[in-house]
Amino acid sequence: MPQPRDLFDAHFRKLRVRGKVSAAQEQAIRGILSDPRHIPAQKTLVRENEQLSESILILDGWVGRTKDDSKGNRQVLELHVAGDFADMHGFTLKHLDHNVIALSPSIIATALHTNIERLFQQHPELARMYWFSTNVDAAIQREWTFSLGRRAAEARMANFFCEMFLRLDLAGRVESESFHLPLSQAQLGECVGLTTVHINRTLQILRRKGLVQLEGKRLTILNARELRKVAEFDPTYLYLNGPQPDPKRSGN
Amino acid sequence: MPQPRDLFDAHFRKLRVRGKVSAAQEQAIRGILSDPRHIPAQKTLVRENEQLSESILILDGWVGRTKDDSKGNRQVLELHVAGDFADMHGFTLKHLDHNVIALSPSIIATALHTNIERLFQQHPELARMYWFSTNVDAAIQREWTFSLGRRAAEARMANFFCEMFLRLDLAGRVESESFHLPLSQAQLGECVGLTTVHINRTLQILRRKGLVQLEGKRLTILNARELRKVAEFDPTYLYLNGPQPDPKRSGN
DNA sequence: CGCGGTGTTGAGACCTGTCAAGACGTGTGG
DNA sequence: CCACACGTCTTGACAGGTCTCAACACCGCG
Repeated sequence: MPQPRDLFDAHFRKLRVRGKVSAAQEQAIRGILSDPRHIPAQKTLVRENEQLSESILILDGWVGRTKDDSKGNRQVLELHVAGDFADMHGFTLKHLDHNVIALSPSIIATALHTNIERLFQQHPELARMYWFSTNVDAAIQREWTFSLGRRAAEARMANFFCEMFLRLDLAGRVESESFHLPLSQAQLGECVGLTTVHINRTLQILRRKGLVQLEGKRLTILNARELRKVAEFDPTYLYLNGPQPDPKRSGN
Repeated sequence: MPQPRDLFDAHFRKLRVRGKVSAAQEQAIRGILSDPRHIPAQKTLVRENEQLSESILILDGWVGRTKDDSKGNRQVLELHVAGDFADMHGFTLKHLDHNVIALSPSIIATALHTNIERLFQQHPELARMYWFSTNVDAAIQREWTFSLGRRAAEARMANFFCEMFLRLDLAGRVESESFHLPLSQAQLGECVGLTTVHINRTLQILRRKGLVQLEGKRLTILNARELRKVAEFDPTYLYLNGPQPDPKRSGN
């Protein structure tokens, strides 16, 4: 995987999609972030209910918020990729109701809550901006809820690909219609709520229809229009225009 | 339904479960809330993507965040009852990716965003507190995602009852193991992602097992312990202890 | 009195899960 | 270099949970 020039770049790209960040503010944020740290796959970054004193920024790799049921089946509740804070909500909650796990080898930086506290005192607009970002996390969560409640396997998986494509594009991690997808089919199943076997068969359908290609952990979207149609994908919930109403729809 | 002395009471009860609210702060909050307004069932309070200038506090009744799929099937993404702000997230997002609908006759009050803004400037601790509350909303959302992904119909429904019981208890809306449940079986289905027919059959199972009773819009929990067991219910995600780690579990 | 919404029941179809086995690739140790 | 273990992907047969369609009872209300 090609190393971007600036590991922190993705985060500021994302922030700036949704609002203005001055150079001074960017410096202030950089000032409270630790040096990058490499994390092996499968490592638990935050355990359910442990006391938190820092939040984690993903610089590279895929990280999931997970819960397990009594039979040990895991559900990935939300995914985080380069540029996302995996647990900014931990800043106010101080302990989480779920685990945070590296699903692939990852690179992270951390920020102490005491430093975030000070950052927000000096830059109140940033507090609002990060509140906004936890609300976008929640919007993504809602869409996953909706997917699990109303969409069949094929649409669910198509939706998943559409969403991750856009989110990775925001982070500068997309190259001409394709991105690195470091999850096994079993992990994909944990994300969209299907068994490994059914993931396999659903992938075959999408491949046979010529919508996507998945080779060596790289997913290529071959027919974006049709994929979105199968998914009934509507990116409104990603708030790519920030707090303003989506101009495409505000007219009605 | 018996009218509580103070319609706004439920909100402050909830706030105080998770943190301290001084008398001055309470007065400041009351100062920005409109007079109560009655809303008929089925009325849309906020439409997807419309520009928002105020947030809605539920004083009585059940309100849902909903999305519809292309075939018109509705999914209720989250429920709000007395004491909840239905769209405090709208304060930062300014437009929503879902609708907000009164599922039963309801009473609401509203607060202008400009007034909330001023409130937070004068009482920065309240900004943190409401950020916390939108993060609890997200935690509830996560649990619904988990339910839809991993739990079968019976456990899902049992979980739903356990959650609403606790949340309504917080709002002072529970009388000895029972609460007013103003939803039809069809609406229940929209909440837990099942068809009306299957809701009906699942309810019969819970009834036959002697776990709950549902008569005339009133749900009574007959065997809380067993219901929780069937549900695999763990209330950690409701953050009933506020930001501190749950003492029951912090020991490991 | 009739009507629409709600709750209930039955029969059958379909989607997804379960269980089991084999193919393939990769890394490790002998 | 080979043997082997292990994870991952794939396939088949079957089971089971949930949905669909249809019908009917009940009730409140106009």
